Amino acid sequence: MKQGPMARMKETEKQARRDLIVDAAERVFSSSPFDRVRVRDIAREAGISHALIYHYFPDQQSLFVEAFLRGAGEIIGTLKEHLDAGAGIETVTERFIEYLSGHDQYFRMMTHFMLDGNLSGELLERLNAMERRLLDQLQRLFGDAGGRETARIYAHALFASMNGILITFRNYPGRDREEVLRHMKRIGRAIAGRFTK
Amino acid sequence: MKQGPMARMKETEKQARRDLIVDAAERVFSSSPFDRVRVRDIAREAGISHALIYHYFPDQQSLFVEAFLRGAGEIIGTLKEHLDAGAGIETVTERFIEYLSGHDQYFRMMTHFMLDGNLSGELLERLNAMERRLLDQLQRLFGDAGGRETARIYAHALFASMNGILITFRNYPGRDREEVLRHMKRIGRAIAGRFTK
Amino acid sequence: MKQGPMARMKETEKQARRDLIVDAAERVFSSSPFDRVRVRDIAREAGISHALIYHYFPDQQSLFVEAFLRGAGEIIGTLKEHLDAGAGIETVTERFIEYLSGHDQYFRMMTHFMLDGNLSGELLERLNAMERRLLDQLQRLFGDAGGRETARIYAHALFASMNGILITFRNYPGRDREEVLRHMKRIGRAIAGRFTK
Amino acid sequence: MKQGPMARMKETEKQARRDLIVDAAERVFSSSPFDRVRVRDIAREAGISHALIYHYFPDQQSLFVEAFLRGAGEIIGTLKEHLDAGAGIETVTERFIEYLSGHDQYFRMMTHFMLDGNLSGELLERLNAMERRLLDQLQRLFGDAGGRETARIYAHALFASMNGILITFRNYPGRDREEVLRHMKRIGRAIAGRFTK
DNA sequence: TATGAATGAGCTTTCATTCAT
DNA sequence: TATGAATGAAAGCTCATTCAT
Repeated sequence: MKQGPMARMKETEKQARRDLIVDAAERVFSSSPFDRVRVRDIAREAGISHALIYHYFPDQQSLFVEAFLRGAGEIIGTLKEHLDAGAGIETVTERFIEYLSGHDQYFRMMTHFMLDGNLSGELLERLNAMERRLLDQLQRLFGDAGGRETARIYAHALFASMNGILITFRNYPGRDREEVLRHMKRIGRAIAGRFTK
Repeated sequence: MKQGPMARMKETEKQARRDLIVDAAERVFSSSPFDRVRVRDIAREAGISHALIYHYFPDQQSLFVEAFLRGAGEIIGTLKEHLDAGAGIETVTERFIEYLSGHDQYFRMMTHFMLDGNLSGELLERLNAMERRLLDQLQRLFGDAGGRETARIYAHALFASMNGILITFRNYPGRDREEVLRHMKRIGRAIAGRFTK
Repeated sequence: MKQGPMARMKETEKQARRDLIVDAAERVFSSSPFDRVRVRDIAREAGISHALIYHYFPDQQSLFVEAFLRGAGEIIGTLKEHLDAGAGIETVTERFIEYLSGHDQYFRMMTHFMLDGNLSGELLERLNAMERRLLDQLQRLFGDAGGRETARIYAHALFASMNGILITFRNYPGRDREEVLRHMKRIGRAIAGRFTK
Repeated sequence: MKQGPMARMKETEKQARRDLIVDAAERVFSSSPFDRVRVRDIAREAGISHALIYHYFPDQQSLFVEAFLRGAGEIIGTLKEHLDAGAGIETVTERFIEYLSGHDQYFRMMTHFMLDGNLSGELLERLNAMERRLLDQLQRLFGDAGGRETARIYAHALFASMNGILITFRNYPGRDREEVLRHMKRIGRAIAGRFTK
């Protein structure tokens, strides 16, 4: 479906608008708990009418997924930087935990989507593509020593463990954020340590 | 507060009624996503008026927590049996994953409570007590070799990892339940293997 | 319908029970706002099951009316004492306002019944009988100077005025109970003064 | 905040819609007891969805207060006309009683708000402002003869008395509206007469 | 007489989404 | 493109009253 330059420009503009809305969404998500965010909040933050959201996104969920993917992209970027700089398993684990602990909204979104069985095929596919990209990065930690297959398994294991740490301890009772983070990193190191042996 | 046999019988009956409601709740939870379950659904499933629920439970959340605790108790029981029978890390990991994979409703409840920051103090305490009991069991896997402290850390690490596996792969795209379970167990073994070295 | 001594005793006992319930009701009414009082609260205060209330009273409203009548009786009694002691219009007005200001629950009930158009004929009649008794007392203030008729009119006028003062100023904004009472009495005196001229 | 004509027009339209809802509310209030009026009834009467009510009013209470203020404004307007025309205490009293007797819904609302201790600060202030305006008018009846202070006291006294007459006799048993009104006016005259002496 | 169980009717408010303009 | 208006579906909790025992 080839498109003339006009159409392309329009597309570009539309994309720019979408981006602005997603920007707003990210801002809202970072200041309100995930399940309290309403379409109207995002619209207000973006300075537009809430009805207009539906010109750019088919429904609430699509916008939310988009916002999450944006955040996930950042996570992967950060991860890549660390890996490019030669970080090892332990460092990566700590940074990952630190990052998501400090950007709780992304973690909330991620678990939300992981639990939600009602995602449309297309959104699910985008989410998975993102997950694969993240696993690709993690896999670099395990070289090709035991073969691709093995490295992939370990990447999965590490990813799962880090997610597990985050979900298991994020509401650790009676501790403040600082202590919780310390504990999570300690557990993270314990696991990472096992993977380096 | 001593009570005669009559009073005790009444208490027992009342508890039996509560149990029936919790039964119904479990059934509903296993067929609907956690945040779609309404008090009325459970009442209907239990064959009673929704108002009657409030005769036995102070509010929705208490009933939900109760339903979850029931399941958690079973999990811990199963875990204990395996440990009593001398099961090792790998076996425990696989059984844990198997059990929660087959009782998805409990897992969904657990993550829900882990994510939810709005639990009342009393309910939170009951949830935490249950978590401690579970960790106590897991801790048995790590003896006292490196000291209590170390064993506790490993128990935390294993628990977190297993939770992570479940949340990360339970919606693995394009695979059926059987395949997903196989994959989760494989990852589980990979982690367990690391802990036994 | 003549009744044997047994039946009479039963009747007496029943009446005693009713009284206990009404006692409880009065206590509850004096500590909770009228429209927050529930049948269960009264039952709990009386130490009985809420269902039992319905053995002694046909419905909530009847019990409420009964409780009010009890209070109204006290008001009339107090009024009578003052009048017997030779109190004048001004004194009576002040005492009336003081009393109902300090027993807000009765005033709330009274206005409630005055506004409620759905009272059953019987209850309405009992309420009215009580009102007539109260007016009889007030009427004593106006002697027979201008004739019975005139005295009755003045009694009505004074009663209405006092009620009006209470309802109009009881929530006077930004004043505490003490100040409000002072203001009400001041207005009361202004009116009473007019009636003595 | 200057606004163009378009914005002003929109505002006007919105106000018009609000007015239609308040109209409906008044109609409903005049046929149902105050505490039986539900948002849905008003919506149905206005021919709109009940959710739309919340587009125009923040909550039920605000709408109710608005409806009352409308009526109170009319009362004050009527009062002012009479006073401008030179009416004396007696006439004013009779007209006031007549008006509120014929617009019972306003009287019920007024007493409701006078009894209700749970009004939000802002609404309370609007109510009080209205009451002050009404008292300002009544005060004109008493000139400055005895000083401002004294005139205010008498205004309060008259207002309270009229309110008291309405609440005390509106449900006078066994009389029809016509007779009741006649009685209320008679009592009103008795009081007014006292104030003119 | 006395109780706990049980019910049904009730009611406000929220919000994603759609529509007319 | 952009908006405000409009809607419907939802959902938890309360409480007087009745009923079975």
